[in-house]
Formats: sequence, structure tokens, C-alpha cells
Amino acid sequence: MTTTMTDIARLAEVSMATVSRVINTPERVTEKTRRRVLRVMEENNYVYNALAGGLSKSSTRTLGLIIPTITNPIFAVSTRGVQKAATSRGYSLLLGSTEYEPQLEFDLVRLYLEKRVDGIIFSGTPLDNRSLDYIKTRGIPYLVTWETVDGHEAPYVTFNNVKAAKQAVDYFVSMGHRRIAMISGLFAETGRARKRWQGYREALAYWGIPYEDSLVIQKDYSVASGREAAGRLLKMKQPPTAIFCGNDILAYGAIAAARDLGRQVGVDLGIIGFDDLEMSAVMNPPLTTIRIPGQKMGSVGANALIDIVEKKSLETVHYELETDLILRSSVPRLG
Amino acid sequence: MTTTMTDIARLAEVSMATVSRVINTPERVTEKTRRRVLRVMEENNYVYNALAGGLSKSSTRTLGLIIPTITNPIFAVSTRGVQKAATSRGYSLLLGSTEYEPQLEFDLVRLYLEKRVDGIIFSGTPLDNRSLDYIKTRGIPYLVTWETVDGHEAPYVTFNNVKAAKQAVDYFVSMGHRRIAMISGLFAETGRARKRWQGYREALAYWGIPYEDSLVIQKDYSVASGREAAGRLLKMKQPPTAIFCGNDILAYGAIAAARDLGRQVGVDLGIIGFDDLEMSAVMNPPLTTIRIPGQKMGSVGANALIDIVEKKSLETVHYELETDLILRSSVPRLG
DNA sequence: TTGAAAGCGGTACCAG
DNA sequence: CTGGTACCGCTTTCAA
Repeated sequence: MTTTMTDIARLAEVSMATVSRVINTPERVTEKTRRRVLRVMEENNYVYNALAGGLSKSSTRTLGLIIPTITNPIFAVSTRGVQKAATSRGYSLLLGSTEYEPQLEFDLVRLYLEKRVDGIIFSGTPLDNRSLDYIKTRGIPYLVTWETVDGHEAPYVTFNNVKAAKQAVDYFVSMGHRRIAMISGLFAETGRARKRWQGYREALAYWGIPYEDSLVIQKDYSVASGREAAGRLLKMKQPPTAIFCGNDILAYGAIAAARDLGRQVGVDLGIIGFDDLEMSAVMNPPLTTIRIPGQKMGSVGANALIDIVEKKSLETVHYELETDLILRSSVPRLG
Repeated sequence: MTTTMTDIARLAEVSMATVSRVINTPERVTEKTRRRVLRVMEENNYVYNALAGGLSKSSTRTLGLIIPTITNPIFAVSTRGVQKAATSRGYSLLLGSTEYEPQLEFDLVRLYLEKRVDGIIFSGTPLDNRSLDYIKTRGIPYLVTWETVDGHEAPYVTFNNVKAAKQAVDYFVSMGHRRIAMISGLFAETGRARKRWQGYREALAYWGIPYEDSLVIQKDYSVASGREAAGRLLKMKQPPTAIFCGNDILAYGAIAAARDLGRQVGVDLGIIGFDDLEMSAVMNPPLTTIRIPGQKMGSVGANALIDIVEKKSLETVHYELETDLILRSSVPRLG
């Protein structure tokens, strides 16, 4: 039914080896035979079978990507970075989400291994040690983005979460705020949530502001959570004048909550987000937030991984990208 | 280096056929040998080679997904639907974006065909006829979401764009608006952009409102475009009192533009979006918009395609999902 | 430059 | 229930 290389070889009156050559190393075939083979392929609309090819070459030119969820735009952005880099270097992408479940992450690794991807990118997933251990024993290339990895000699591309969080709090303080709350992602889910919290605490300590547990609320990353948490914070007997949110999604919820309660963000309440999603600039008020290089992290990561796969890179690479505090209008100057 | 089925067979002192059976049809192997084989696989951490398996079975249990761009959240949502359905039925997903470029779409089809995916989902891409023709000659299952297809007997899962657009305009009219503009997606890029425009015109005609070309601006789907277009509209000598946006992203930009110009959306200007992204509910004002079943469209589509792949479905399926106008506060009552 | 043939790692039919 | 063995479609020495 479907034409194979054998068919082409027969029809073009050459050997399979030659057909294979015109596909992989055309320069090693005479112009004349090459044209003939190409024409026969065309006429019979031959489609190369990458499965068979991959089986012989033991390389599939596909990467496996693991992200927590595709519906948080920041992961969409970094996925796009991975994708662009992969495409430009001739690799395809297998996509899987863990929804922050270590078990699903492990299953994906297993699956990717069976499908013989050339490498795996862990992009902001929980990073269960089981997955890493497993992949290590199999010896296939992998790389981590969004996080650093303890205890594993893993290549990674990340940014400084602690420093970025500090910068946010510093800014609040510089604007006269002292009662600063935080709506954080779940510590159990990601290392970066914890690190942002660490930055928050360190900055408070630096400015001599006592840390209060009641001002920190841990929630999953969703608009609804941000709204709920901010509502609780603002109804305290001594509500905060500023809220640092673990990401922009939470901040959107917080802005809505403030509006619900008649508080004016940017006037009598300060809010800072994290990620700088496209929509953050058109929020009302425009959201002051930490910009992270999502797309770049993805493309740098993918390129680095491909370098490893193709043995162009020998040592374990570690990149730390820069973040910026983007000043807009969601933080008022106090007093 | 890596252990193969042959190794396992030898170590477990059985034939390859038996090892294959414990993997694929364990019930056809005695408990005893099965355990033994399983143990040997475990001890040597054997990983099934899906490439080899796929080559023999001529089935890869992977689907190819083609979307315009992953950074528009609505595609992220529908991708998630595809993904969940695929995963639950044991399929993996190859992801590719066209960025609305027909050529890239064609390249992806070619690539997926080479990688021998079991089926392809076209999710909101331009749908170049070349791609469809090509895939047809190869006889591999495919399905289209977001759009219907003319001239091709293709299975699809979509919703009524014309009707939904009409509903938006009807609502504007019911709120006393007569001067209604539209910021539309590029007609050249997608059929649905054109259909929404069609619905807009039909509704105007229904209400006896003359159509004005100057009130319609075509733009690519981005916040910046929405902002720019709305700015132009609002600066007209006779500005519209209402703007129907081709999607929520454009609407966000339009809201920002209105704010820039001192117009109050929901008070002296009405805006309706399309998609109902998660953030739309927390915009200021909360955005009235057309809700489309993005995730459902993805999961229904993926399931239908898998049914076709597994021959559980014989005819060409056509689904039309429902949309809803979600009333929030971005449309004031006039006069 | 071109060809012959032994893999790559499974599947599945046919016997036993 | 289990084993033997031709494939699946392409790659890659090794010779010619």
C-alpha cells in the first residue's frame, strides 16, 4: 500500500543504499541518479518512515517536554521558546502536563523513554527525585528549566527567584510600605514558590520588619485563589497595605478582590505580581510585576539540551537569566 | 548497552514471543512465567522500545496537533482538552504551531506523516487546502476543530461563529447601541474571523442599522492591536458607542485604549469580547463576552479522532458545540 | 559512486 | 501455553 524505500529502489533501478543516500547524504550520489530517484519518490509520493529510520539510527529527532500545565500563560510562553528552538534545529516536540502531580511526571518520563525521545526538558514541574533517578539510570540527556536541582548533577536554565522576590519587597518598602503580605504558590508543589517566599522573608529581615505568618497565604496558582486569599487578607483587623503575589494570575485575582472590597489598587493598596504576562500591562491599574524571561528560558534550554544531545556540549551547563522589576501603577507611595 | 527483548528472553529462558506476550497480552501467559519475565525485566530495568513496536504494528499511539499559536490562552485551553483526552486513551501528543503561516502548517503535516502519527488534529489553523489534499492522499485520519471545512469531507468539531457574533450585536442593540464597531481578526488568516464579521453584518442588517466599513478594523489577535484599533475608533469624529471584539485579547487592548482616552467602559462605552478567557472575569470592568467551549472542543475532537483511528467510528462526524453570551459589566445601557 | 546484506528491536503467524 | 521465524522499513559497514 504505502510505498517504501524498497519500492523506490526497484522503480529507480538502484539499491536501497542509494535511495537512503539521496535522502541523508545527497552529495554522495551522482547528480543523475539523484534526480532519477527523487523523481520516482515524487511520482509515487513516497513519505520517509521516521520510525524505521529512528530504529536504525537510534535517534528520533524529537524532544519530550514536561510542564505543569499549559493553561498558565507563562508556561505557554516558555513552551513557545522551546518549540521555536526545537523547530529551528529540526526537532519535534512531545508535550505532556503533570498538573503538579509527581506521579504523572514519572509516567511521562517513562513514556518518553519508551518512545525514545532524544532528550527531555523538565519545565517547571515538581521534579520528583524518582523521575530524575529513573532518567539518570537510562542515561538519556535531560535539562531542567525554572528550577535548580539539588543532589543531581543536572543541567539547568533558571533565574534567581530569591533575588527577584527581594526586589519586589524592596520596592514596596521604598514606597513607604511596612505591612506587606504575600500570596504564595504551594511550597509543596514547586521549589520556586518556596524561594520567592524566602526572598520575601529575607527582604523583610533586611529592612527590620518582623515576619508575620498570618500575612502569608499559600494557594494554588489561580485567579480564584488570588481573589479568595486577598479577600481574607484585606478583611483582617490590621490589613496589609501591600501584597506581593507569587505570580500574575494570583495578582489578577487580588486586584479583583480589592475592587470587590472598595479598595483602590495603586491608591490605597499596593500589589506586585510575578511573571509579567502580556495582559498585565492592560490590567486596571497596570500591574507592577517581576518580568521573567519565559520564552528565552525555553529557547536557551532547548538549544542547550540539543547541544548535549548532539554532543556539542560536554559539561553540565548552568544558566541564570536576568529578571526585571517592571514599574507600572499598582503600587502607591504611602504617607 | 540497553537491554532488549532478546536479552530478557534469554535471561528468563523463554522465547521473544513470550516476552512480547507478557507485555501485550499478559493473560495469554501462565502466571508463573509471566512473573519470571516481569522480574527479569525489572532487574535489568528494561524499557520497551516503542519505535520497534510501532514499526511492526504500524501504530505509534501518538497524535499530531497543529495550532496557530500556543500563547493565545484559548488555544492553550483547547490544547489541554486534546491532551487530557489523548492521555486518558493512551496516546501522546506531538505539538506544533503554525503562527498562521500555511507553509508551516504544510511542513508540520509532512513531518507528522513521516513520524507516522496515528492521526492529526488541525486546531484552528488556516487550513491551507494543500495540507488537506496532501493528508488525504496519504489516507491517515485527521480532524478539524474551530472551523468547518468546505470542499473536503472532513470530520470537524466547531461552534457557530456567525450565530455567536450575532448574539453579541443583538445584545448591544438591546442595550440601546446603534453605532457599533468591530475589531476583527484577519480574514486572510482564519475562516472564523470572517464568519464573526458576517454575523456582525447580518445582525446590523436585521436591526436596520447601515453597515459602515470605517467601523470595522482588521488586525492580528494581540493586545497591542486591540489597543491601537480601539484608539483609532474612539478618535473618529463620530466614535462608536460600542465595540465588538473578535476575541478577548483584542478586547483587553480596547479596554486599555478607552482608559487612555478617558472613556469609561461599562459607562459610556460598551465592549464585548469573544472566547471568555479566565482573566476576562477579573478585568476592570469585568468583560461581557462570548464563551466558547475551548477545552470541550479539544477533548471531543481528540476522542472523535481516536474513535476514527481505532475504527470505532465509521462515518465522518460533525459536532457543533454551544456558545453563550456571558453578561458582565462592560456594556452600559444607553439613553 | 554503488550494491549486498546484516542488523535495529519488536510483532505475529504458524506449529507443536 | 510456548517457540521459531519471517517480516516492519531504513541504516550502515564492507566490497566491488
